[in-house]
Amino acid sequence: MIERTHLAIIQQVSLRGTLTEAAISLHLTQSALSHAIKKLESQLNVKIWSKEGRVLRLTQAGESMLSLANRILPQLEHTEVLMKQIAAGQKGTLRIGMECHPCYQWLLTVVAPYLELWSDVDVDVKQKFQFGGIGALFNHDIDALVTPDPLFKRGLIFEPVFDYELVLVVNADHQLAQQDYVTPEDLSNVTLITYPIEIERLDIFSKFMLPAQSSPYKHKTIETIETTDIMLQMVASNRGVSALPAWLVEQYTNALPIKAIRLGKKGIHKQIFIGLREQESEIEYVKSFVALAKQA
Amino acid sequence: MIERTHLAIIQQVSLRGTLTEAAISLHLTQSALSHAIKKLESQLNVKIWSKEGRVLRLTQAGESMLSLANRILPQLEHTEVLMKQIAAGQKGTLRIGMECHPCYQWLLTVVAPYLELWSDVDVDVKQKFQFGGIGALFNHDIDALVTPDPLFKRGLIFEPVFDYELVLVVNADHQLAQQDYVTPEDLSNVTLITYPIEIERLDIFSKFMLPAQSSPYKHKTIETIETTDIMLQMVASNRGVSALPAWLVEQYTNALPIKAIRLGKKGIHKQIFIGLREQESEIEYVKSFVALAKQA
DNA sequence: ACAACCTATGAATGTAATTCATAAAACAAT
DNA sequence: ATTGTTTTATGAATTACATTCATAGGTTGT
Repeated sequence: MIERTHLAIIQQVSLRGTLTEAAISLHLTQSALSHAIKKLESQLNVKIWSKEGRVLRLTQAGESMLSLANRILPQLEHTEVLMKQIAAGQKGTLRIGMECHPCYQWLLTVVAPYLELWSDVDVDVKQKFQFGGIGALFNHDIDALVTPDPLFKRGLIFEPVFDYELVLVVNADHQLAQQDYVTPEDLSNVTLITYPIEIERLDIFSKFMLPAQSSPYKHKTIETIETTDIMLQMVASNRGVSALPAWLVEQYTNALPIKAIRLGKKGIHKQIFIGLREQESEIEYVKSFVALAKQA
Repeated sequence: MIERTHLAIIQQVSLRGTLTEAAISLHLTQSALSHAIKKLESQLNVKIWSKEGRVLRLTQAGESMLSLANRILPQLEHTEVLMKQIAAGQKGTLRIGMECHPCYQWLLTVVAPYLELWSDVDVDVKQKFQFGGIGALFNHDIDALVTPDPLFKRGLIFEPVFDYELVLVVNADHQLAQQDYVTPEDLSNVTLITYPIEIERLDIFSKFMLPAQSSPYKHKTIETIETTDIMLQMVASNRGVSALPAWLVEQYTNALPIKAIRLGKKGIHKQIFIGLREQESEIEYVKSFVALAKQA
């Protein structure tokens, strides 16, 4: 029988490297872990790791168990947190996943009133997912996903929450600043500043440059995630141009010497969705979040 | 600490209704379960169920734990099976999910040589998924998904394995049998026989009738899943018409008085994909399955 | 009211996890 | 090579915990 402790041991050993350290982090003795694993091995009749010198290398079987541990343990831990919250009279935690960088600013405007309204609900925002936002939703790593790419599949529900236009931000004195709109070719001799994510997920590339087989003179990424401000500062000081939601740029046009220009004749129009697990979509404090998001 | 036994108890109780029956199925006494749950409740400081008369009704907290149990226990059980297989010198099990009914016949032609080639790999085919095929793949309920709807997301890989044309099957003496192709309107006075799945997932509706805002005179579904034969028998005896892959119909045109007709001038062309988890896509016996599928 | 079900619970029991105290092996430095 | 340090492995003792037993206390239906 694979028990929770076995998985915890395997996880900690692969994390810390040695049985001894794993034992410390689990508040047990090295001997306990050694015995526990030995027993499991003889029950299942497989070796979990082999000793190469003094390092423990996971076997095929061990890898399977580690993968199981990484999938299961977070869920157990989260349920325990949930129980604590229920015990404390709270509703629970709404874990929001973000797959849309500029949305961060927008999300803040939704979360603030939400926290007011639901004082007994915690909010937790996550931005990194091993298997993408959809995977995180299926795995119960998050409860709601803010994304521009909905996925209408059984078990999941996606609701559109807001529309915006993606625009090019340039310095007010930039050569392009006078134009009504820019073409993909216009960008071939500028430095483009973006969030540090894959090119396929950057709309300015996937929906504008790539279809026209154009590419910018130079591509710079900003390392930190929350700092849309920094990107705009860079644009303001003429280090390059960037692509951001129109509503976001508007907030800065008074403070900084920047200008928003339409991308292409018709502009690039985007929609943001919130994805939920169908089961949970009727829970009051979940529904309320989506409702607030639609208003914002 | 939520342990595996706790989850097993909660699952069995919600399945069988009473503690006593759950105890029997777990080879324990009723007393053991009562004590175990009592302890958990006092540790977490939440009630798991409340007694309404003699039935146990899960509380909010209990529901969370049940959901956790249903997600986690199958994964533990599967890993144990895997361990047994590894212990026995086997490679493991390839659990194939199917989201494409007519593909069943085709899959058989792939599985047969695969079993020959990989005598130390078991194959398991599943067709029902609580959260859809994609969900099953993310949840590790299956290892490969046969589907017409690929989903290019991080963590998953989809490979096209074969193309086919969807055709209308009619009785050889049917009024439509003489036509080179049929229009959506042609179908408005026939009985259409399909697999028992949602209309949105039936291509004959979603790609042919619905865009033309047409609908059949009558819509009949066949209850059992594997029986494409039955559907063709129905067509052969003039009880209605159906939509199936061309290659499948061809196999029966000699034996039965049926005829395949193109749907629309250009026909409906479909592609079938196999989806895998990225992590596992490099495992030899998994790769080999996709390779064989491409050949078939 | 009684039989036939349930669940709850305290005390006794038995089992299994954990520690303790070493041994044995691997590595680094002298 | 030798020594000191750091690791895992293991048998025996100990402790903690799960489980059972025996029984009381509910609920339901006849």
